Amino acid sequence: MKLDEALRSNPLFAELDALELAALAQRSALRHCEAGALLFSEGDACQGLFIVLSGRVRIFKISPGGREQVLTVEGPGATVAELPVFDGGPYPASASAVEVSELLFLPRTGLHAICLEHPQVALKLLKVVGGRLRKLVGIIEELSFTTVRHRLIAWLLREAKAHGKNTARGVAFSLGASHQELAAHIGTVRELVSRNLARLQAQSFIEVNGREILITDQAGLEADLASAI
Amino acid sequence: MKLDEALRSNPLFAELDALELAALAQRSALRHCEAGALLFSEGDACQGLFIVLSGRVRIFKISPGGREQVLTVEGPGATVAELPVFDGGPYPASASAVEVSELLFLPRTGLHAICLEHPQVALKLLKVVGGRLRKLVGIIEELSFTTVRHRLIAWLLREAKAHGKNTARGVAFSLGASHQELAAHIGTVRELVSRNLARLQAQSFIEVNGREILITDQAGLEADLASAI
DNA sequence: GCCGCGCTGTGACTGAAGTCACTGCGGCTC
DNA sequence: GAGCCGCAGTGACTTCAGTCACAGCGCGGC
Repeated sequence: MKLDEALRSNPLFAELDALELAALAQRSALRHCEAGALLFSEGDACQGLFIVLSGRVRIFKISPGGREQVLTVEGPGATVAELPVFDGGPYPASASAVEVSELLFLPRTGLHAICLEHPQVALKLLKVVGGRLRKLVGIIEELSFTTVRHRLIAWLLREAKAHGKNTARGVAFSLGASHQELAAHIGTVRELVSRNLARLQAQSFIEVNGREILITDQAGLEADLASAI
Repeated sequence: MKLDEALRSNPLFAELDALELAALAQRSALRHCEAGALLFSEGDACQGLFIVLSGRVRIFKISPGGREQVLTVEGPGATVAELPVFDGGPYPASASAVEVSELLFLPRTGLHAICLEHPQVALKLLKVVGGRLRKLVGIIEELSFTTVRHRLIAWLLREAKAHGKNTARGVAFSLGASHQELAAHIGTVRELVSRNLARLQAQSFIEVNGREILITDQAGLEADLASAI
């Protein structure tokens, strides 16, 4: 059975034996999502957690005015919405698929039992949740202390590190998203992304060609980050 | 032994028997903090978690420029720094005592073992950490989508709900802190707190008398919050 | 009492952030 | 090819946030 495999390959459930995996698999459900599809909305009662099998899922808050703030994007192997499973509350944010995605849904009943029988699972979940906390604290730090320019630079540098390719003239990569989406990641609006990119190009830190970015002066960008008190 | 009692009374360890409690107590240490004392700094290696016995502890980030952003304030019975215990990383934020406080320090060695033997403890920790996540998401939402005025109003209403006393003319309470400290809670600077309080008073929503606040038009404040798209 | 210190209130200013409106480009459909 | 639509770029403008400087107040210490 396909679900079985997917569960086994997830490090979270490494401890479970075949029987337990089968029992879990039987209760879980495969869910297919089109790009942009909404998985759940902030405030919905939380029924269980999701495991991303393929594709990517973004977790975000949305303001009454329609602005979005992305909290995280999770890819294959990651879990989504671990926390409310254990405190019974509603989802604190919404989730949607970035691209066509396949998810495994595990109902909260059963997860509890597994954690009690296999404390290692609970510890691993704690680790995952701990990582989320760090990420959120980082977002708060950026929002509270820095400017849009600063956040954009930080984002470019992170992206370059993660997906960039070294070329003769610098590190190149593609914004994998529209300015609108990028703005949602760094907590601002489309126009400011556009303007700030233009300004960074004017200052010869980067070259922009459509959605392709070439960082020509990485040290300069890093210095700019550091200088901003 | 005093530590024993303190541990037993904490819901986290309700499952442990006397022997286990004693073993844990033996390894833990009491720590006394003056008001304002620093417990640990962001980036320090995490050695264990703290349980607040008395007083209050604030967790905060500090910017290179010296501005602070408070993430949470924890009182008696609460734990502080649960997460890094399980992912081994450094503290993501700093902590200091708001007032004279007594804390119990539990080294991470031993906590792991307890979680493995008593999975209930791990589940309770997950619940606590889940609550923290919610709180952080709330802070991000406020920082990303709202203005200082908005955050101040929200803070006043929360405070009124938590500590306010109904009077003939409205709900009264005391800012338990300086404008500086309040600013750190809502992510801004002293001057803006001062100005916005003055403006709310001028608009007859509140009356300010030193650190005493009287909310004379709670409905008005709530409407103001809701109207801000 | 007097001094010093921390907290508060304010005015003036700068710069950042966000909004609105419009243009233009490319791709897609029919 | 005409028209539509989503995305990107930009100018003009408004509002908000943050900084600096300074004055006044209240309180505790000496």
